[in-house]
Amino acid sequence: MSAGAGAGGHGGGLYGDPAAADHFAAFDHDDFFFQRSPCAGEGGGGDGLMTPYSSITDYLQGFLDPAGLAAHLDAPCRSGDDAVKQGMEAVPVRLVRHDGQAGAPVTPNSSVLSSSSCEAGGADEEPRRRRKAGRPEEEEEEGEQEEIDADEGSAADRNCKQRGKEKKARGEKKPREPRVAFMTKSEVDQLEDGYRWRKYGQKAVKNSSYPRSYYRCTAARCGVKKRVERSHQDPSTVITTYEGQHTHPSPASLLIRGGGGAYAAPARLGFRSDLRAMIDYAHATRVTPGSLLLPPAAGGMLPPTPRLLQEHRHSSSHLAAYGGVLDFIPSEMGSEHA
DNA sequence: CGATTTTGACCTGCGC
DNA sequence: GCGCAGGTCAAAATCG
Repeated sequence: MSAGAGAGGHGGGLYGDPAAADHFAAFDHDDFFFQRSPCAGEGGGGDGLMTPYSSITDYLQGFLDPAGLAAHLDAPCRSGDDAVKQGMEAVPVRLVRHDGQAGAPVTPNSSVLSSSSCEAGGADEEPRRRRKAGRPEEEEEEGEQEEIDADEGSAADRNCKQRGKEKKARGEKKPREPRVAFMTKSEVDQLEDGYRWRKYGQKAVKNSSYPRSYYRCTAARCGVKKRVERSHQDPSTVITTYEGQHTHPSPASLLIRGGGGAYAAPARLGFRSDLRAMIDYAHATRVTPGSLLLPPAAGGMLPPTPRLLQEHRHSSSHLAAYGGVLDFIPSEMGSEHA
């Protein structure tokens, strides 16, 4: 395996972040979660549901509607609120907004993917500048390694590195891959989501007795990562955070939906494929709104209802852009459905 | 024997 | 500048 990149730590992790943790704790109440749904499948009515959607998939699908999404994202994403700001910093704004400021369109195979192939995939293949002792041959050449790499690498590789250098020279931060996070009640850490993952790290998390595990999609050229950790607030809850976009379909999703239906829809839409991770997850794990927990702004997300968006569209303290999707304060959801 | 996991070291960004 | 914490690497160990 080639060495990875310097995706390097970007620090300020979502859940480890003190501000985020505070935000998290603030909504760690029972009414924070959806009520349990008696419905078993996607088509189930769900008497106990707090949403007008029959399933989480429908919920997500509704959010994927281009017109609806555009309307949703028309809501101002002010970053004045500190708590909101913390969350927003996890994702490049250009992925969130559809008001033109984003620049390039967000499609699975265009700007986002091509850039991510450098940042999440391609860059991942870039050798680290310095490794442990015991690899003296690299140590010796290290001084010139960067230039050598640039000379020997592919044109794309070179472009990536060049851009990286230029950005660094300009003091630009490397844009972060869009993230989506789920909180799920589960006794097992590794939830089956239809993809194959390889664990590449585990770290103890500050203020938590549970470690955080890092996984990478095993598919070739797929730079998607995910982090899995247990909530220290509620150990029965597993927080799974996906980062990046799969460059291949989820076998499980294709099996479940026969390659069509709700799964294929977002692919056809050709944008916001970060949400596909949610769709994949929802399908692969057959989650329903009853089993998918509504996470806080600091860590997770769930698409808001149009009504909520309408009500809170001017309140950045209630809406936060995160992972390319809007999320909102759980208590608001509770009152919405009370 | 290849794939995956474990684990300590290392890198990087950020706050003080 | 320094220390901390998050994120990643990669050798070694383990698994199937």
